[in-house]
Amino acid sequence: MARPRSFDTDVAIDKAMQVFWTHGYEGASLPDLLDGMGLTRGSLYKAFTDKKTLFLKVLAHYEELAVNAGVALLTDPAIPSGADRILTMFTNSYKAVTDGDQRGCLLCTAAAGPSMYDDEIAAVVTQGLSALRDGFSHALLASPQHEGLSDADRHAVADMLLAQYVGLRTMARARIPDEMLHNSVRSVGLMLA
Amino acid sequence: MARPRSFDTDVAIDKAMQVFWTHGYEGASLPDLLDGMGLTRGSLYKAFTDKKTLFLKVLAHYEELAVNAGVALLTDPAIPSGADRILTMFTNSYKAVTDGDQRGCLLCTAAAGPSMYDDEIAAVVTQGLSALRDGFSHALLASPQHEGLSDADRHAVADMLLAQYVGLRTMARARIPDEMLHNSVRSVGLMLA
DNA sequence: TGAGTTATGGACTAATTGGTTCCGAAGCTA
DNA sequence: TAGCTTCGGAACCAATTAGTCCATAACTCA
Repeated sequence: MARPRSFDTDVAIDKAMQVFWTHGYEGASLPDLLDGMGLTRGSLYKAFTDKKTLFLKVLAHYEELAVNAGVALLTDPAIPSGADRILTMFTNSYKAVTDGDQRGCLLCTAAAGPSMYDDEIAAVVTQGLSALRDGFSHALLASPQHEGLSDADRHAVADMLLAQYVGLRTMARARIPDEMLHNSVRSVGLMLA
Repeated sequence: MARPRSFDTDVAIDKAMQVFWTHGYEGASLPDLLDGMGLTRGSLYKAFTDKKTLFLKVLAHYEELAVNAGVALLTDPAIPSGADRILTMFTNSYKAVTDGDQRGCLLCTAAAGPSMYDDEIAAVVTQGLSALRDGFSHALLASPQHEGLSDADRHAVADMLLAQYVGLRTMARARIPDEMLHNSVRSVGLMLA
């Protein structure tokens, strides 16, 4: 028995994610967010408390969307070879760049920025990265070339792949020549083969 | 025939580098810089024009210092195996973290941040990263395991190593568990062997 | 048709941002 | 000593920052 919200919070969070994805946490100003989300200050603060709380919601949304999609790919039984899954993941990241998406990975950008000085944000970011790492590790289980690896070694390789992924997506933001990104991906393929 | 500068600009730039290294370009405020450099607004603007110009000087200084040190290591004939040089480079990055230096790499942080929207900054950053890439490539020339590689393939592996490096140093900033960083480095060693 | 409740939009605030412009004093050279 | 420049420091500036407040609009339920 009150005035209903005139917007869908989930849609608003998704729009906010686009803004943060492009500009990063500190690079996204309130006007940027208001503009991208199509609402006014009053509504935003009523619905999302403050910028940081909104960002935490956005991070959760990003994990549901992008991170889970990555993990789904890495654990997709429809692609029998784990190495192929991993390579597809990297290839997709490269394709995003050539398709004009230079935003990289929201998590990776956050990891590099000052927002990591915030404990709550840091916790969510590291959790997301860990999920990816576990995805890589899971994929390696389905890779004949890595069957002999001990659990510890397999996790270690997964950690390396995560660093590779963070590096690739960070460089994607950095207007690095496409060729270098392509080479990275190609070499990952060679390494896994 | 005028009053000489009471501070050494090179020292001031080095101090500014520490501030930018810790906080990043946009994270470093004027008061932060003034404080870290031990000068007042008037002196800073007289000597360095503005924040961005100072940052460009700092980037150049960082390249002379950190990037050149890395390239020197990667091309050090005293370490006969190129793979060893590369692994030492990664090990050093890991050691920095366990020694309490969580600042990562100034270049990598800049690459992830909004300062990359500035053309001049972007140019210097990509140039620095390219120098590292060339260093990796040079080291691979001295690696028996990579002797059979064509020039193109060797460059591709170097690009992968650069992405690995950027990822590692980005994650170093991100309070990722030390073990994951250590695993990454260990796996790089296994991959190169 | 009210009463109650919540959302909206925009004005407003306080702090901070990078940057400028004074100043008198100090330090150098010719 | 005259002329020049830099010094420290504060005052100042316009723009931008995140965040608050409140009158009003819009809804539900009795």
